[in-house]
Amino acid sequence: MANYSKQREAILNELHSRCDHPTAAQVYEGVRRVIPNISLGTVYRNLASLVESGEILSVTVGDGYEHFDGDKSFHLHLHCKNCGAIIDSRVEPNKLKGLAEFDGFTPETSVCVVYGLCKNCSKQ
Amino acid sequence: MANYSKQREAILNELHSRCDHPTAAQVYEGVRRVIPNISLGTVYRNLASLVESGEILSVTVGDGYEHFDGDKSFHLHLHCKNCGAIIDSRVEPNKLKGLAEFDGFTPETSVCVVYGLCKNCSKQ
DNA sequence: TAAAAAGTAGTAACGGTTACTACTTTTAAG
DNA sequence: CTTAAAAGTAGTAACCGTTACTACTTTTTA
Repeated sequence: MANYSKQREAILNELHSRCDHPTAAQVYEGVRRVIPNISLGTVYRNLASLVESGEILSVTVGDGYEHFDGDKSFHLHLHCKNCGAIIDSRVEPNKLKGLAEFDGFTPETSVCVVYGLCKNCSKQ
Repeated sequence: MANYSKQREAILNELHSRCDHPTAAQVYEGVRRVIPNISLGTVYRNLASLVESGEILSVTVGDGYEHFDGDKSFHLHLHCKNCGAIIDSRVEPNKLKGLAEFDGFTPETSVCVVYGLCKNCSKQ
C-alpha cells in the first residue's frame, strides 16, 4: 500500500474525528496523544501529501496559519474577523450571490477558490 | 482625509489597473515604476490595511504567497495546480455545487470562505 | 530473508511577512 | 502662513510558520 504509515493514518484519523479546522500545530498536538514522539515535520509532510492527493482540504483565512478540513463536501467557511472562528455553513450555492445572513453570521466579503487544472494544462 | 498617502493611492491604482492577482512583491515591482524608492514594508502595510477596510480582497491558493484582488464583485478564482495560474470565472453561483467545467477548467475541489462577523461578535 | 524503497525523528535553515526606529509628510490649530 | 501634533514612510532587523536535510527505522518487494 503506497503512502502508508501509522503516522499518516493517525493524522487522517485525527482530522476525521474532529469537526473544526485545525492548524498543523493543532493536528500535531492531537496526534501526540496517540504517537507521543511523532515529529512536527512528519505532520506537515503528511498534511501536504493528503491535500495533494485530495483526501483533505486546505483552508486559509488570512490569520497566518494554514487550516485543514477532513470534510470534502460542499460547504462554506464563515470566518469571523473578530474572534477568528471558522464556522461551517450548509447554505445552498444558489444563495451565495446575495450573501444574506447565514446562521446569524454577518457577511462582508467572500473568496471562492476552485482547485484543478486550467484548459492548457488539462490537455497535456 | 484619513489613511491618505500618495503611496497608498499608487498601490490601490496599481491593483485596479491590472486584471491579475498579484502578490505583495509584484505590487511592489509595479508601484516602483511610479514611486521608485517606495519601501516593500509600505506595500505590505497598505495592502493589509486595504484588506482590513474592505477596499480589496486577499486570495490565498496554497502557493505560499498572499495574492490581492482589486475586483470585489462575486466571482470564482480557478487555480491551476499545474501552472499556478489564477483565472477569474463569472460562473453563476447556482452552478457552483456541480462544479462542472468552467471555461475549459477541470475542477477537483473548491474552498469558499466568507469573511465577516459571527453571531456572537455581531452582537457586541 | 535480505536488499531496495519509502517513511520518520530531530534539527537546521528558509523566506514571506511583520516589527521597529529615525525621518518625512500630512493634518489641524493658532 | 506658521508650527506642533499626528500619521505615514524608508530601510532594515527580526519573527515564525513552514520546509529541507541527514541519519535512522519501517515497509515493501523479489
